[in-house]
Amino acid sequence: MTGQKTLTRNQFLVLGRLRKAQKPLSAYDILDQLRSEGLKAPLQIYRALGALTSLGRAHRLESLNAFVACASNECNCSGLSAFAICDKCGKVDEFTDHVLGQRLEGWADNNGFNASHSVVEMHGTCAACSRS
Amino acid sequence: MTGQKTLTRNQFLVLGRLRKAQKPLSAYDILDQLRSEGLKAPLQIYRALGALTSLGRAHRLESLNAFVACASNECNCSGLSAFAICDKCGKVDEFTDHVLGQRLEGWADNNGFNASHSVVEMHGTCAACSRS
DNA sequence: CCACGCTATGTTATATCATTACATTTCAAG
DNA sequence: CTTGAAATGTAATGATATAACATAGCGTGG
Repeated sequence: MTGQKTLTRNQFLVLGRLRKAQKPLSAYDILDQLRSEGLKAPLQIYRALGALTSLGRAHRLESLNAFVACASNECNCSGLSAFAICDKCGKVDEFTDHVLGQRLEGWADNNGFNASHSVVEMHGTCAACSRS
Repeated sequence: MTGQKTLTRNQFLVLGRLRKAQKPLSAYDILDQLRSEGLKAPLQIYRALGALTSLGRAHRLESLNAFVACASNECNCSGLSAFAICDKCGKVDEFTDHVLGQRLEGWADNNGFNASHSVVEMHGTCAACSRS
């Protein structure tokens, strides 16, 4: 259960920045942070992000065009990840709900749809921001 | 129950193209189709799309950066719309599942999250494409 | 060893998606 | 009328993402 694949240098740098950030980062945010490490081109970031998301170590937030580190550090996050995104402070909570996955699977089964990946992103205001 | 707000010319043209299309269209796809009607700038399309999505007459597919007409023609689609997107042929099925909405609401209630809008998009292969 | 193939990398250019800023028009309420 | 809110037009720019091609590192089997 320890299958932590070794990351390449670029993947390691990118994941490091995602972990450090308290908010989702765009590819260009990451690039700006990594110019000091010698990275120069968007594609270097996008390639690392592609690998990290394939490995389940990072997730893409489709409704933000941005990326976050997987909340479960050793994520082999099989199963569906859902996200609650605060539109005020940018905070993102990742969670899983088995029933959610079942409902999507259920629709797929009933309709002959062969699902490969799902996106579940809830927008709104987080508890802290709601209080203020 | 007939609250069909009158659309402006641009909104009418854009919605017409979305309805006619068998696939989701990007804003620029729509623009290309409407140059013959005198539309020239992306913003004209984005403004119409913004109004149509606010009215619930169209939906934005976040994972495609594209738009579809609402499946329910008189959509006041209260409640959550979910989408099954075929990555082979581009076909999109819109559906609703009350339980899906309940689960998201449930998480929000338990976590003090005040949800305003949710994105549920399933990717995969549709029944027709799976057979071939 | 070393040649081959695979993966990762680097670099430039370009494609695609979306908004800012400001001027103008439309049209219905006063 | 006229005036103010909503819609529209236009140009410029910003933000996100990929294509195409060249190079470098590395493990494996001949």
